[in-house]
Amino acid sequence: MEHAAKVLKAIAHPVKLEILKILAAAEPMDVTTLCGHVGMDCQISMMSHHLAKMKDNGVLTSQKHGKQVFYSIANRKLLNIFNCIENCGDA
Amino acid sequence: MEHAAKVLKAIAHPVKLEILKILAAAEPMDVTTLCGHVGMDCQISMMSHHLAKMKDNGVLTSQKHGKQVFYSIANRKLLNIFNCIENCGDA
DNA sequence: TTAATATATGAACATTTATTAAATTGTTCA
DNA sequence: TGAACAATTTAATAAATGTTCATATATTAA
Repeated sequence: MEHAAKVLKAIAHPVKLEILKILAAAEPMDVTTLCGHVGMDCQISMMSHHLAKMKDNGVLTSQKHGKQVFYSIANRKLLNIFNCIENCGDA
Repeated sequence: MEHAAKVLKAIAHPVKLEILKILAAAEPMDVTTLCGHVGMDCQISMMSHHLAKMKDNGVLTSQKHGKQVFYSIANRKLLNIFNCIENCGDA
């Protein structure tokens, strides 16, 4: 239960969910490209922090190629979370 | 995406997930009984805060009967979240 | 009406999280 | 080598969360 809470905390944030959606459609992807997809006000440093946390919690994996680091989704099963939430919990 | 993040934040906590699991097995349930199931160091006030937040975010519903308030899961589809997380994201 | 029970609320505090800026590491290429 | 680029790290600060305690509200029973 502790572990589940950690994973959920690692993705319970609009930008982090956005990252997951983007990667779901086109992984792996490097940080700069990912940042471009997130929006105009995206800062690399912020991306890096979010990505690091998600990686720490085993949500993402990364692979370095030259100067770039490409991120992927560790287990695409997690993506079903989007189905669980849609139409759920409308406040 | 904002909404999804809110729902996830509303449950991304060990006690809150525990509450969901308990209700999943036996809903509706009143606060005191729920607190008893959570563990020895459970305090009603803490429960009340957690339950209120989950209710605010549409995860739970409540119904009052006499002095007691019975909580239920608003949409059991959300419970699939547990399947999404098991075996996922092992750090 | 008073007492007892069930739950909620508000304040206070510690802890965690998010954001930004600045400095740092590592890689490639001229 | 050193300039340019990609990403991470660190530090500072703001904001949100979690917990506990004290108090308040509501319901029922005596």
